[in-house]
Amino acid sequence: MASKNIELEILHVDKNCGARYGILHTPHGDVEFPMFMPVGTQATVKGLSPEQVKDLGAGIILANTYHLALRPGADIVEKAGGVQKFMNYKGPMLTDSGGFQVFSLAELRKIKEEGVIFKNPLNGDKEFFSPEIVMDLEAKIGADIIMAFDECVHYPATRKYMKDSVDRTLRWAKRCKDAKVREDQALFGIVQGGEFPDLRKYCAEELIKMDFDGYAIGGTSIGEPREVEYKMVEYTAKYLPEDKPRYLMGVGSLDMIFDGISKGVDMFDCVLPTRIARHATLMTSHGRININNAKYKEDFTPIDEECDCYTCKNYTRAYLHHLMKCNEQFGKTLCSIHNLRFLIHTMEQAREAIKRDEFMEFQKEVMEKFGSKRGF
RNA sequence: GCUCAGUUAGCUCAGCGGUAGAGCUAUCGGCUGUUAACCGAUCGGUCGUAGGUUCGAGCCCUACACUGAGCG
Repeated sequence: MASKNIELEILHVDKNCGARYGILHTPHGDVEFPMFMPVGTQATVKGLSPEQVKDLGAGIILANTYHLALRPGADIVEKAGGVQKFMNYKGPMLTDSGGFQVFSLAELRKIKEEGVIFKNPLNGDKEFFSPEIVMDLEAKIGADIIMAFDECVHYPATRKYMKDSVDRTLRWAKRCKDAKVREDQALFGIVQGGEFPDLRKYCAEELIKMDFDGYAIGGTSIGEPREVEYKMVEYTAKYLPEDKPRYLMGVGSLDMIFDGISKGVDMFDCVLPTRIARHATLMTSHGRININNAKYKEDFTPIDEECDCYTCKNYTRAYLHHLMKCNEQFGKTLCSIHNLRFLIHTMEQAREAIKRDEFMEFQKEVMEKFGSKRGF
């Protein structure tokens, strides 16, 4: 069943690369792309109120089907009126299907043709996730965009394993498509295939035949070398239809986001900014810093002079150093606010650059200032 | 004053015959569709002092000094 309530409106494509700017219309509001989507796995972006997340300029945020199904249960979220109402987020949401947990909880699951049996890490119970079950769960949770149930494959994988997995993911994708019930939700298919160009192409083409509402690039940022990661995106992005949203899953490092944008990717999500923030690493326009380092003890300047976030406008590095050293929750909150705003603000600037056909110059400028050693 | 117990890394403590360990702290690093307020590395001690027994002593003995508890 195709979605009637999501629409991709492309307003401009950069003349010098594949970067595109536009508006994605969803049942819970319009959002501009390219966009970065903060992750709130358990129906909360850790440490932040929904209002704080909104104030950062966030559009779509994520929640996770697997984790919400285990606790509190999809029925509870449904009774609450859907995840947006449940967590009081006044904006569009997207749920990941649990496909990433097939990867991250590898030691607690068994993959079968029918679906995946997980051992519940909370109580040891066996939990079965099939495409049909996941579609039911995602319908109950009620996000605007729902992801197909896939297998995020470990890197490195043999060609044979990857081919078999891609075929299974494709069969699961078809089953998801057939089992989808709500018209007001958009269903995205996920391209797998690892580092194998022909498998990426094959997976993309087969998914496109099924006609999804959007397409995601999966299986990246799971420990592979950077060069491999760039290639995975390259091998996939070029086959995705221009009139549908393109989503690079799990990517939050600046260099990878920029690379994705230049290849026409519209959406990115990642736990990185919030996770490293809780662990004291901050993104700045001049590279990453660890606010726990002793050198910040008496540094009474903001994290980043160029940042317009609440944290930078009101607090010093010395204060954040103190809070993080004391393991105070407020420190984690302030650091999370900064990192998320850093990425979201960068995306705002990227959109402006695309409109001017200057995305490539913008990317070069930001990365040079950031430092060549890494993009997080 | 007497009787016990104790004195080992900055802190809290293991180790009770074969030349020292942990956790925390400190100093750093890593986290990418969140099992992550997590994980890892490094720094750090002539084991209260002085003698003695022993091939060999944080570990046993003696004295002293501190600390704590109890009794006078």
